[in-house]
Amino acid sequence: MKPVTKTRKRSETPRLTREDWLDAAFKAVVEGGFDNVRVLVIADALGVTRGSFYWHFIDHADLIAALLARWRNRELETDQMLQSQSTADPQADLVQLLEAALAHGGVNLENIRFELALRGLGRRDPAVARMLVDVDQMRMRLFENKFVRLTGDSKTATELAALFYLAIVGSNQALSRPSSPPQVKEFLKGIIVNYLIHRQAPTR
Amino acid sequence: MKPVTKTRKRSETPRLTREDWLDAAFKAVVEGGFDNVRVLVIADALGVTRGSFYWHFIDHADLIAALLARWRNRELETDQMLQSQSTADPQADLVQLLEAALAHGGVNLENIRFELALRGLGRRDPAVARMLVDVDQMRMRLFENKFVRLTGDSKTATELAALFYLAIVGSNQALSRPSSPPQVKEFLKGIIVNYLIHRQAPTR
DNA sequence: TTTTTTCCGTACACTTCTGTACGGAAGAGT
DNA sequence: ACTCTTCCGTACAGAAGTGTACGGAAAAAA
Repeated sequence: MKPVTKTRKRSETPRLTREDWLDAAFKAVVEGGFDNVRVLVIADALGVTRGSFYWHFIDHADLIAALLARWRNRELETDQMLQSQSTADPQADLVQLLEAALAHGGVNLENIRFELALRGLGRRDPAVARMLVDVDQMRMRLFENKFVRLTGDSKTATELAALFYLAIVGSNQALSRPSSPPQVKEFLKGIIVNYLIHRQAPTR
Repeated sequence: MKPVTKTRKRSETPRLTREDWLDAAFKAVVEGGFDNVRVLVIADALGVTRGSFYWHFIDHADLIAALLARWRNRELETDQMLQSQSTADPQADLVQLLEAALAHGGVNLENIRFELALRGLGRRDPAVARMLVDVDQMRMRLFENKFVRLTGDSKTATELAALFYLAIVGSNQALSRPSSPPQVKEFLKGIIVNYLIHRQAPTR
């Protein structure tokens, strides 16, 4: 019961920053949703006590708000990044867009699971819901632009963009379990690419 | 501060059944997800105390399990019901299937929100995840059968069924907010129906 | 009318979470 | 070396949730 050695050298006690807490909270969301973001749990994962948390954040709501803001900013960045990557070949752009959206790497899987948890939160928080609507429209416009250049028709482009984007969202939803891995994603990608190749001009 | 009148007549105190608790728990899930199904909250909604709950259920897990079992049974029933409604016109069947899936009535909206919460639970509970995989395959086969009779090709039927079913799931996910009402559902239905009408035979 | 069963209220113990107050160690600056 | 700021540990209070024990009212059966 004595304070004991306290053998922690400085390398073992890297002072945490606000960003570290956000990263840990992100992982907590990925694993168990936003209801899994509990201060004590994250503190244990970080190897500190809750005293650290209330230094970097004023309360629990502050953590959530910061987490949402960071996600939103990153979405805006990737959107601008994807917008700037427009070449002369709209079909190649579209495939590349699909590659980015349907990539099933480790990081992407975390992002998908975070986003799903976020949509779950959006069903209880109107502000989050609005944010998600904006992001959805943002991404859909990305697809739409490619389809416009591909088909020439604005209406069909909107429809195709909606169809494929919603299918991607649905695949994230119905197939984000670690048990059913890349296969179905590749399957969906095959469908879309196949459609792009063999598609016929609309009859009107 | 006195016990007061206790004017509750018998009509005001309808003894609750296990099914009543399940209904109330269902509503709790619809509104706030499975983390919102707390005994005290539901008891308040029912106008009773937690003493009633522990009479009808052994514990909290029992309630959840019963809720999941009931949902699964209903899904099996509707699946058999939809299977039996096969006419000579596969395209009409398909449209009817879409009508049922994309209906945005009050009851259907509750079912959609419940299912979304269920998928959220499935990300933490492998048993729930397996159940959802089964239901997804079950429904997708429903679409697949129609597409087979419509296109003749098994492979394209599978692809189209997957594409459209995932789009429906995605629309439930991205558009289940009360703020963005039927419109987008009608939009998606228009896409699919339009595709069915104007579609061309695959080039291979 | 008794008696029994069904159903619910009340009270208690326990756990888990948040938030606050306060103190102290370890760097950083002087 | 001394101070100051930064960062974290500890302890306490309080809210909210679960589960158990027990008693009692009210319907149902006898």
